[in-house]
Amino acid sequence: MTVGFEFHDHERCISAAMTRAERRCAEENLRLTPLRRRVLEILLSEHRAMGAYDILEKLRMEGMGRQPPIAYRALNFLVAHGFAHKVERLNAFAACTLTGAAHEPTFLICRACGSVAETEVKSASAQLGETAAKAGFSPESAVCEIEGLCPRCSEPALP
Amino acid sequence: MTVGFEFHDHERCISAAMTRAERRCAEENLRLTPLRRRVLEILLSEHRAMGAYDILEKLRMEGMGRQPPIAYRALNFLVAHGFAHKVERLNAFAACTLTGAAHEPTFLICRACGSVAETEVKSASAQLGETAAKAGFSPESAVCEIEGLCPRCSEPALP
DNA sequence: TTTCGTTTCGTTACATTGTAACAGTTACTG
DNA sequence: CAGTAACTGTTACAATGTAACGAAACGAAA
Repeated sequence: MTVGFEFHDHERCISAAMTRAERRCAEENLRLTPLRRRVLEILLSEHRAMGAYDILEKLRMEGMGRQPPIAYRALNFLVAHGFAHKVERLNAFAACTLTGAAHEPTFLICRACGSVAETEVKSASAQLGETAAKAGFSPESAVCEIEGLCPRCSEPALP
Repeated sequence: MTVGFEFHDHERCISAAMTRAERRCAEENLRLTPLRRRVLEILLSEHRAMGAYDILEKLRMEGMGRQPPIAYRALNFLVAHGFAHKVERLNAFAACTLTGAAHEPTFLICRACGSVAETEVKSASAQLGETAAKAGFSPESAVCEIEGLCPRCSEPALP
């Protein structure tokens, strides 16, 4: 299991993220219902980008919903409040692994193994914002996704 | 009609882009078939991001193809060779408006009027590449899309 | 120029992703 | 505890994208 392509204590990472989510929901009066909470847990535990229908399949197995809107609505809530992100390139969703509130993440997507790492490149975001402003454009949200090979997959194949 | 949100001579911009495409296809032994040429012309003439099915509808009216793969194959060719780009956020395609060969464009997408401007922010791309490299990641392609309000739409509404 | 291999086109059929609309249920609020 | 807003559940469907296969067009070599 990797985040940022590094090993980590996954159980701890899940519970920390859930705690952060709970606290922020309490602070901002957001309702982290059982369904939404469960979808976030699923995303965190898989720790990769998952399609809405992958999520839905998990929910089905647990008897928590059978129809697409169930999954999409929970995902939309999580994305709207920054607990998860949509990876446009994959039409998939990933739990947010950075602690801050609103941010503009950059995703590193491995085309070989499908792993996804979330990073933040503030200097690049700043450059982009500046360029947009120069064109008279008022930016509201940005998507930045890089596809390539993760460290593990770009190693030469073992003989 | 806008590119980079500025007025321009559209006829000329189309023919210039077609000439560039023709020349590069000749140089690189690519086959700009009537179908592919027509799809590029359609993208250029509309000068906005168009869905594959929008393209297909145009082709149908001209008797050039009725089934989705017709449009998708032509679009894939154009994207693969840099004559067009896919705008992931919109699941749509836009003709390339920059002259260079391979590049990593940034799109400015107006959420109000749907217009799309292509820019290149080399410093930001460099930052992103550097960050990826630091993580041991080998980047191959990048998507960068900013959603917001274009100059026209961010003006206060007229009374 | 005929043949052979490759690329492109055309079609069928289907897979995947995403939503509108409405009814029922739950949770907060006065 | 009544009223309201938010959330859940369902039906039905819309939009986007692709696998697979045969036919046609093209390009190179004999």
